Amino acid sequence: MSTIRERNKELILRAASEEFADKGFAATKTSDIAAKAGLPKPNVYYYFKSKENLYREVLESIIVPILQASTPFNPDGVPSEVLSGYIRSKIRISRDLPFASKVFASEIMHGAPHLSADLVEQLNSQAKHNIDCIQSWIDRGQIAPVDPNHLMFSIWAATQTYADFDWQISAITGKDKLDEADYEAAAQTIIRLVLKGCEPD
Amino acid sequence: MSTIRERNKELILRAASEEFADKGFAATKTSDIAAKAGLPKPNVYYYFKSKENLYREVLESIIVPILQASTPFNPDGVPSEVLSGYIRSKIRISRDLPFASKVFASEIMHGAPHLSADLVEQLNSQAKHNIDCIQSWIDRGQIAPVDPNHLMFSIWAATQTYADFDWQISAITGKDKLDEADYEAAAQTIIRLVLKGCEPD
DNA sequence: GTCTATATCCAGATAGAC
DNA sequence: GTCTATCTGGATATAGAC
Repeated sequence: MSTIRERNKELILRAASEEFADKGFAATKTSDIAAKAGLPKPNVYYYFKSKENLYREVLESIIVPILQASTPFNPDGVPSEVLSGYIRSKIRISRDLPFASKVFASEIMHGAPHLSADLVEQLNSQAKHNIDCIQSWIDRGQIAPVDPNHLMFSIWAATQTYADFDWQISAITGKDKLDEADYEAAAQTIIRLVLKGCEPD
Repeated sequence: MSTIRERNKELILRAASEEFADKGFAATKTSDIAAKAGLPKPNVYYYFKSKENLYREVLESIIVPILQASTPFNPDGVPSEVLSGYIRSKIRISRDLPFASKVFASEIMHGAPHLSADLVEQLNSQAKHNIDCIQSWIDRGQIAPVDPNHLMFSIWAATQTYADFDWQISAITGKDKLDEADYEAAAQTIIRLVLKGCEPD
């Protein structure tokens, strides 16, 4: 079990996520990935066979965290706790895995051309499950009758944006990089919007 | 004033926005744009000089609508009216100009490599202006002390998502295409979240 | 103004020496 | 396992006939 192998694969994966996040699949050059990893280009092919394969590894690395973030959703959970937990998880993903997160968003935006139909199906059914859960809270009068689909889309978009538009957000807030307190403030703001929006009139 | 020229440019621009929105700049082939426009490829170069030029025309076509959507922001305006107006304008842009809107989001996401520094500056200062406006409402006690930056990002993300993730939203809601009523429901849901979130506790 | 045929370039991928 | 040198395909862009 060569430790060099693991180390190099890791170097390449890290460099690849940054490059793919920055430029997108088509505009990324494997030579740039190799350069950023500090390795010659053929090594990239030696370890990952093709650019496409490498991209898929980056892309799929984010799926498990994304699916796990939805685990709190459960009709018998307390709505305010489930929703805040979900928002915090999604913000944490944007903060801790910004590159893969961005690659994921870009992939979905362009019709998921590199994602297996199976994974797309899992993501969609997870989303539907969450929406059904919100609907059941509405049916039982636990939250106001907001549109559960649009509520879910807003939460998804608001949390995802901290990965996708990070440099833009930094430019507007005048910070070089968002720090812990910024992510906390973001989470609190989104939680406030969602929870107050779900309160009865 | 050849009317053929105008017609062909229009055909190419329309085809280009769809292709660029669908695949992104790098992955789009000018031959596909030409095919979709029903014209031979050299015509694309004849009218637009380069793929990059054509892309910039599509991209810049969305800037004016985006900037205009912010015009209601004004410290002396009524917060609830300004915010709802802005949300409705942004949703309308996502609905009426879905392709250019998506091209714009993808461009910003990847660091605006094709957008002039001047336009980037205009967009940023517009955003800062909006945020300052929200802050002045807070200072005067007209709305609750939410974080104006994060409020603005949430609104931007939630409205933009209807252009960026349209097919995904359709897949989850089970509709082939979002109709007028869906956009109206989206606007109302986002307006509810924002206005209730801005109410004092 | 239009379009066929072609030049040019560049990035993905690999052969083969070490 | 590693990397230099090279092949090859395909996409942008254009020359030049009509």
